[in-house]
Amino acid sequence: MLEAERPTKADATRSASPEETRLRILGATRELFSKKGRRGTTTREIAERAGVNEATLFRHFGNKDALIMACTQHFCGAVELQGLVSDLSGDLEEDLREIGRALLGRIENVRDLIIMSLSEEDDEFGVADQAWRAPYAIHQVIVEYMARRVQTGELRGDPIWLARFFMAMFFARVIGRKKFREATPMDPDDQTAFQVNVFLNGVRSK
Amino acid sequence: MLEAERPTKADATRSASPEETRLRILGATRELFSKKGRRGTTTREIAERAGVNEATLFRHFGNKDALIMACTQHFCGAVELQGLVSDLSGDLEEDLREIGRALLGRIENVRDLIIMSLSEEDDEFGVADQAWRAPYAIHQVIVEYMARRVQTGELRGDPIWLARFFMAMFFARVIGRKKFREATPMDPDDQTAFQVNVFLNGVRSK
DNA sequence: CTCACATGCATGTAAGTACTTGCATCTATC
DNA sequence: GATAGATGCAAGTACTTACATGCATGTGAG
Repeated sequence: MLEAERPTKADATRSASPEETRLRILGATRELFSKKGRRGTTTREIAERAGVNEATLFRHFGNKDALIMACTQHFCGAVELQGLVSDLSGDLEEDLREIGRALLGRIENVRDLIIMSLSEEDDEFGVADQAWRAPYAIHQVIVEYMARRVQTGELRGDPIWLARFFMAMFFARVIGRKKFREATPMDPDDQTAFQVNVFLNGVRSK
Repeated sequence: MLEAERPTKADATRSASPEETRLRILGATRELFSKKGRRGTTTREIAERAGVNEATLFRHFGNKDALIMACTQHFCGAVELQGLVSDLSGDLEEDLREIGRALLGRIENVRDLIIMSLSEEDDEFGVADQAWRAPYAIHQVIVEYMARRVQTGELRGDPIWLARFFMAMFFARVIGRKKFREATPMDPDDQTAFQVNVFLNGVRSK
């Protein structure tokens, strides 16, 4: 009898470090949680998807609420923006494309959590705060960028509203993607360029 | 003993017609359902909020799933657009503002259901289909409008993408409202005008 | 080798939840 | 005034779910 043929029992015990187990649980939690909501997700399902025993889940996190909090905190950990600002070229259109791409990526990373934060009203776990951290941080960057360009006279309008408008374009794109993908799929970069183009033509001075 | 002092028991039995009861249940269902999700909402809660007995709820709708389906169908009933198209003035900017206002209204009417349809993936009840009926219908109108204006040379670009961009502005505004209302609230009509303005400057020919 | 430790496994518990049922009561209608 | 229909009320059933617990086993560090 080959040992390799029955990895069932030994598997979880052997191969995974506690940390690895923890990560598998967190991943499974996020998947299910974002698809079925907090109450729609059962601890048994999470354990199954993670390939661990349900008891293990509780030994790691204590209870379901703590697990959820650990999950959102884990996946919304660090927001690094220093690279973003310093990498800008100075050319308005190019900069906005770069910012747009960065924004798009951050929103996509937490798309599921953002949607969750929209729908669950009793958010005792601060899912919303966590999920919106990165978008908010970029919002600040954008406001400042817009303000500078308004001061130089390149753009017109209230920087806050310019920023909001700019973000809304990308926000809608990520959130509404699945509902609007019908015909004519467009290359993401082309789409970004299109959005920036329209935006710029719309708000550029003269 | 005054009869008026104990309306408790008689109340529901007396005052409400079966139809009225049905409507109260549907309303309560929508409120709770959109706040806590399908699984987060209990039939007991719905009954309480509606001010009826839980048994009554089942006598009306049979089971929870049927209730949910009846609820979304009831609130997404008719989509009337004939007025919209015929009321347009012919002036591009004015028309777009009018369309924008209409769009905004329809999205707001089903905001909660749209958010639900984003977050619940196993949507056996067609909540998504129902919730998106009105926005989709308007989408069609907008595409056709854009196409006409592209043909006359007033606008440039792919009508489908123009329409999508246009809708995305209002979509983001409704969906993301609660997360972005921080400072500087803006008058809704001003905001619509601003959006249409930017959009038009961005996509108008020359 | 051994011993702490992480895990699997089986079983259990207490609470909640969808849904049912039988009966009493009110109301409108004939 | 009798009768049918809508509802309230109370109790109950079958199932799920979060969470606990005791025991066996494999693994890695000393």
